Amino acid sequence: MQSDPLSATFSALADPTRRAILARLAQGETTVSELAAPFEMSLPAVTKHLKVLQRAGLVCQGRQAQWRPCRLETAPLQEAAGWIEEYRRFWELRLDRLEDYLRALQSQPGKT
Amino acid sequence: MQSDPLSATFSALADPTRRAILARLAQGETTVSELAAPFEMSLPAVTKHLKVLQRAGLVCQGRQAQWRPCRLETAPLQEAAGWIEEYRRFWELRLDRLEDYLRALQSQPGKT
DNA sequence: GACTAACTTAACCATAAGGTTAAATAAACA
DNA sequence: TGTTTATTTAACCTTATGGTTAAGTTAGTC
Repeated sequence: MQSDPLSATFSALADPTRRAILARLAQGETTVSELAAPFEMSLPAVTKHLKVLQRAGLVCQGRQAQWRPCRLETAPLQEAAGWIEEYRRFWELRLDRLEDYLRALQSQPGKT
Repeated sequence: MQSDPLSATFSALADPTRRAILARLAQGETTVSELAAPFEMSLPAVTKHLKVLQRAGLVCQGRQAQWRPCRLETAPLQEAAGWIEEYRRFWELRLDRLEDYLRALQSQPGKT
């Protein structure tokens, strides 16, 4: 805790249960119990996962009678995507080099 | 440990020291001590961070005399980017709705 | 062969993460 | 008012994380 937003986001994404919760929420708002249904863990465990997601700003929860409908918030995902995107240049560069290498191999067929 | 690759990747990215290490490696291969220099922590702490990055497949280490030159590996970043990308559709959709909403406001200027 | 440099491993510590069960809250319902 | 439904909070446990210092290891150098 008390970590920077990016760390909080990546940390929240570093758990398959939480990623599954986000995947479910991408299909639309739903309740805690419905979110919990697919998992074998207890409800309090899911509540905890939701708290992690909320602290990261990935989920926000409303209230409607005794239900706490959860909704996906994408802003932190956009920031995370932005961070990783910085490296795209890098991996595309490496792909280019691989292509150069393969081209070089083809132009010297007897070399191998 | 023994977690799935995506979790390992996000988990590795969920630490500012490790992200800084990756940023440094994006500029080119370098040694452990050089990687450690900017940080106030001990060398063993950096070694541990490097282990986390290696287990996530984000960094690989060679050997050259007593140095262990570290290199950035981008494959896990690409997978992580791919996962987040699934949600881009979702956040762009929400932006569209916002635009629609704003347009609707403009076409009914007296409504507010 | 001893010395130094560059790391890693081991042992330890404090705190955080992820789960549990049991008890508390909140809001509808009979 | 008492009960049920939905969810959270509290207390606890185990294991993981992130740091430390001290002791290896590995490979050049005097």
